[in-house]
Amino acid sequence: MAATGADRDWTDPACPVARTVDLVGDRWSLLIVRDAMEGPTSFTDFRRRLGVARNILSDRLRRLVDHGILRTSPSGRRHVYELTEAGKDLFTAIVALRQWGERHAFADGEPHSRLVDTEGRPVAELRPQGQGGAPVTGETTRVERVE
Amino acid sequence: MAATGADRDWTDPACPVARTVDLVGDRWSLLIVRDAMEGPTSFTDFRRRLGVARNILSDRLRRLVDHGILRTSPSGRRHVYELTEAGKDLFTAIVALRQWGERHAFADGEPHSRLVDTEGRPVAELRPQGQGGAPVTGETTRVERVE
DNA sequence: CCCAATCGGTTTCATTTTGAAACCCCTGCA
DNA sequence: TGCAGGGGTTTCAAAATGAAACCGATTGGG
Repeated sequence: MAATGADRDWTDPACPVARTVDLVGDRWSLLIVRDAMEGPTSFTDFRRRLGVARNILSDRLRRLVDHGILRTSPSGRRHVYELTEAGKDLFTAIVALRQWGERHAFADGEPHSRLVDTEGRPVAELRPQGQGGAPVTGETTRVERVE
Repeated sequence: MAATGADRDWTDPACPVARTVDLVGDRWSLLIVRDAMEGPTSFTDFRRRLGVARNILSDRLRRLVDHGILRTSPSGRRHVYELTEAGKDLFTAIVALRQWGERHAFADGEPHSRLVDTEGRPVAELRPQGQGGAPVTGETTRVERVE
């Protein structure tokens, strides 16, 4: 479910990139979602993995729940956060950020974690394509602005 | 060229997602890169399109240049910023964020800008795949941590 | 049953970041 | 020569962040 904009003040209301950045483009939200990809996660698990301050984590979890990206599991006494469908759908964006980081944010030979499938093989590199299947880049595309 | 880490204090040094977020995961950097995708852009063009404060824009442009994502064009009196290869390579990540926004950050029927190829056809949806070509999701992948 | 530990926070307060506005220098040009 | 941009920096107030203390509800052990 999308926020309607009545309660928000978007940086650039017509741009999907800007809206996404408004929703998850801070220091912690995407890392919270990244960790939640591994399964239901408790408050203290997030704390331990991320080292984020309690009040900030509390606030981010609340925001992510409000935006329909996380939900808190009703079952279980030690209640946990898990991704909604919208949250799981951030997988592609996180993979894209991961792949860029692998290519450009590490020195040659510097080790880093990898994303692999159930057989342990690395995930293929994402490649934007046109409807016909031909690769596209920033140079061969344009943003059609809406009036 | 990648930052080596000597001058930085990464949130999660081994995670490419976290490093990418450290580099461009603030309120403005990705939007600056998004705009730069359309071609060389001047300081005041960024200002006009983004409405960002001068000092913040100044700081972000410097950071992006330092990180090898933008360079300032040597030619031209009215000097401009343009993407390096590493900057252009953020295209995929921006497309992924855009597509998530299109799916989840707009109410039904609410208009938004679109990314189209040179023939005006929308770009196809990104879909992570294993090496064999089979689709993968957060549930069918795992992060192989590095020791 | 009572005590202590753990979980999941909130509150408080200092530090950092952000943003608006004023100011500044340089270049082109009328 | 003067003045209108462009491309910033400086200053200062406001907002976000983070560390630490605090707190109530569970839970597990003696």
